[in-house]
Amino acid sequence: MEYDFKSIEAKWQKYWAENNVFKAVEDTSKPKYYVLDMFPYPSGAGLHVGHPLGYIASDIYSRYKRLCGFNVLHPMGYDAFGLPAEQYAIQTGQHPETTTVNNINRYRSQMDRIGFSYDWSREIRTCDPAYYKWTQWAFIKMFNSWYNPETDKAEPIETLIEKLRGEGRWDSLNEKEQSDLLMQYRIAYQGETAVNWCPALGTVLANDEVKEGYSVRGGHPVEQKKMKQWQLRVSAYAERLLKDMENLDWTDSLKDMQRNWIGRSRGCEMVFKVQNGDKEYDVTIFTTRADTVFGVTFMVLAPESEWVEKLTSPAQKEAVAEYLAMAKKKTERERLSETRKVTGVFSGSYGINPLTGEKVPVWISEYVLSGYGTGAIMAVPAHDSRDYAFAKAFNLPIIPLIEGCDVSQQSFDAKDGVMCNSGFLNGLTVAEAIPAAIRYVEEHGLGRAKVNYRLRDAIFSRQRYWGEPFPIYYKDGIPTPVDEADLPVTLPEIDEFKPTESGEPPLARAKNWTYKGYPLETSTMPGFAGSSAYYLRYMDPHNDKALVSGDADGYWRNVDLYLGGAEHATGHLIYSRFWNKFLYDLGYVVEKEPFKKLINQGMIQGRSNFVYRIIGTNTFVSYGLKDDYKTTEIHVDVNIVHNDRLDTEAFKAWMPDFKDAEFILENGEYICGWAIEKMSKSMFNVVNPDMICDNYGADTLRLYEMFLGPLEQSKPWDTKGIDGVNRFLKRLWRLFYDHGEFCVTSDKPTPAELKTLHKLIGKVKADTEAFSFNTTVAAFMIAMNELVEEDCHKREILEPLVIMLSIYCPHICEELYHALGHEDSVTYASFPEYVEAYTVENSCTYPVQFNGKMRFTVELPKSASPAEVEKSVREMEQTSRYVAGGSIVKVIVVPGKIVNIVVKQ
RNA sequence: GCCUUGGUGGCGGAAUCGGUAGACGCGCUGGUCUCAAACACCAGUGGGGCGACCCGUGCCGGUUCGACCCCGGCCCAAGGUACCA
Repeated sequence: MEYDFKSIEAKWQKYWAENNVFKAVEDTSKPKYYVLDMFPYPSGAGLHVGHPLGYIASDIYSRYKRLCGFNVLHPMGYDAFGLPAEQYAIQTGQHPETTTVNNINRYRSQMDRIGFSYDWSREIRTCDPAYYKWTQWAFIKMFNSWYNPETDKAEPIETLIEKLRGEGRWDSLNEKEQSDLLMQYRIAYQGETAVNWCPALGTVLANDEVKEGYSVRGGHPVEQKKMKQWQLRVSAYAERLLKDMENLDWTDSLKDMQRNWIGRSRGCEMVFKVQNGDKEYDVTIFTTRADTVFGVTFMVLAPESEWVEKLTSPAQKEAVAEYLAMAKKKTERERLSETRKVTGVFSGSYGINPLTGEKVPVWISEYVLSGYGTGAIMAVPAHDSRDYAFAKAFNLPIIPLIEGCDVSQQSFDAKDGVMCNSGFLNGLTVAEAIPAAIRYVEEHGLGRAKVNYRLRDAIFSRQRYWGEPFPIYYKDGIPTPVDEADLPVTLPEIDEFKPTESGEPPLARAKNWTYKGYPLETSTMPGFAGSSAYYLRYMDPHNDKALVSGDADGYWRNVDLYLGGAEHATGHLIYSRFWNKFLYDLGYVVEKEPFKKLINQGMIQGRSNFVYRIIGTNTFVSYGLKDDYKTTEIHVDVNIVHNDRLDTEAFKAWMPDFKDAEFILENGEYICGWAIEKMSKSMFNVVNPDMICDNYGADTLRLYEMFLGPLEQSKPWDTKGIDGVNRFLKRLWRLFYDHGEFCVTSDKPTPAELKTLHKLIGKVKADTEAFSFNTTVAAFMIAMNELVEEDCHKREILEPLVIMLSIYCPHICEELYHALGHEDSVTYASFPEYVEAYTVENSCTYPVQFNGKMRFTVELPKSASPAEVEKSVREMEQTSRYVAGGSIVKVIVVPGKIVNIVVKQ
């Protein structure tokens, strides 16, 4: 038999599916392990070789855990609602469901070829009504809950009503007033805020869906707009989201990203009395630098602040109105592009510094944000660069407060030095002055210590069709949840997917979009709605009575290993944690955190190839000669380039333009240039996993993807290296089959062979557990080289080898495992045990005097005499690695130099 | 600007705790097999020198018997974030 990967892979894929080999069943006699991939959005382009990287890694780990005796849950599904399918529907009229299902089928067939060990009986799709029923259910729970600051958790809204009733703030209200009051507390609430409005997409977007003023999907400009929208009170969980991160096994960089996004800052709120004519108002500001209050020379309001109207003097009314109109017209993008241009207008009123009693002017400027803090600040130009720029632009005074600082050119923002010009704070360091100032403010009733968060509530409405409908109807204008028994509220059929002529969302086109005779909400939920709790649904995917049963949740609990891209750090991973905590508060799930360990796999970049056309001709010059001509660089399909050598005939056939192409060769070949770029169609550098499976097989693909480099690092794909791992599999095959004859023997292995095997077991175990898959593959290759060298065909060595390797290359190993006489799948084998005795010899320790002053300990075999120790040290001029007595000792002897001996306990 | 992660041969990357830098693979060179090519196999492969040797992990300095690794100061790249008071 020869190694025929095509028939072997097809055979075992069929076998696994037919025998439900990977079906996960709750089994309390075994420890559980939950391995999850971030489920994909099925795009029209299909998978390229970059996509399966994480899936292969998680599959390897799942298979490893199974061999180690764990009951592994390893499911897969599709994040199927989303903008691209809907944009496509608008352009073509094709229903988004049709394209989505087509894409899913293509994804599935591509994944099936790679031999993943998913339990497909648990597949979920977010666009399936049986699934989004539970997204809607959770929304209703959020609508019917509030965040109780006293118990520091979400509670049913009834407890709030009781509280309000006790305070006499309930019974006197009418139904509308009650609804409006509760709306200020609900976890899922409707509120008017400035939102990111994307005119091109016709919808609002969440903060994490906008980057540098453009939509992440599509790259369209985004502007600020005040709108009434559904929102989730994520900000209530800011502190818990921050605190609970400590115990998670995530990388520091990812934790930092979340920390920055949550943006906790400690400071204090201070009340400034502001006089506008004969009226006086209490304006609260937030600052982290209470110590600088003696340097306040003006105050600033955000243009959107509610104080603006009250604090504008009649004389300034016109100027302020003009400024507001100008600021409003600007899009977010324009604000960003006008690199820190200072704008502002004087309001006409004056505030009183609560500590000094000094009078300072109140200005209005867009550098102050309405959404953060109180939308009003005290400005200390000497010690804040933004205030400094503003003071310089409008000629406002600057008072330095730190001894020896020079503020003639720029502000002194650093938090160190000794205070001056600051009354009772004089002589203190900044670190001492901040708490001292806050204490003073609190004691004198001028304000209070306050912690602020950058994290905002999540905008939860989208004016789109292809998403979950809200289970909300408007009963006489009052938003009311649909009865739980009537869920799901299914997406209605409509004939066009555009917004209506009057600018309403597409759902307004639906006929009879009503419930109990009242109109239903016409917005739909955003993409992150369906992905926030999907990991829970996999635990119990067919349950129609609950999101997840107590039994299933109690067994699987949460995700032990979560794999996916780092781009979800501030979106999905925050929302999911929030959603989980909410369900935890209400007692629906048992764990506080959804994902215990998280790994971000790196991006796989493409390696593009170029040809060089001499300008004005159809002649192409080889890379090494191109500098002799004037050329343009043209991307060429990497699939017709081998080893940077262009297949010129294939090139002529590639595009009609190149049919008559002529070539200037070097050494008879056309050499292409190359570059590392993002893998994309337009650069003709996309490598399809199907092609690799056709030419080399899935086992080779899996091994090569892991061999490419560290999992978490971005790295370029270059198909030319794949022959190496393919060769490895062929050599493995030859250990079993010599010229087609099965040649495995039951001979006893030699000590050298056992050493090779056990060294490998130790390495595979340690490196796999550390997710160092590239070095594990290297270890397999080293072992293979040694076994080939020994001409080893012994069952006692090969069987454990095949079991271990099956986590990487399941198809060939399944075949070989059966060839060894096993009936069952290798999935049910046990990971071989590492026996130290094969790599470690008995030892005792001898002291060695060295250099006359330093004393080291060398560990050597017990049988060695002191004379032999001396001798072996001298002999160890070339070799240096000793493994002895469970501790590694390295002895390095460089002739004529210092000898270094390292001892490990 | 700030935060994070990186920088090692022609290329992807190894080096577990501070201990022979360059494992493993690609590519390249030479050889065997072949009419020939492909495949496969064997040998060599950081740079310099005939050689003994010398130089080498972004740059400068420090700690150490010894530094890719630790410390200080820079440079560069990738990702995140940005009027967050």
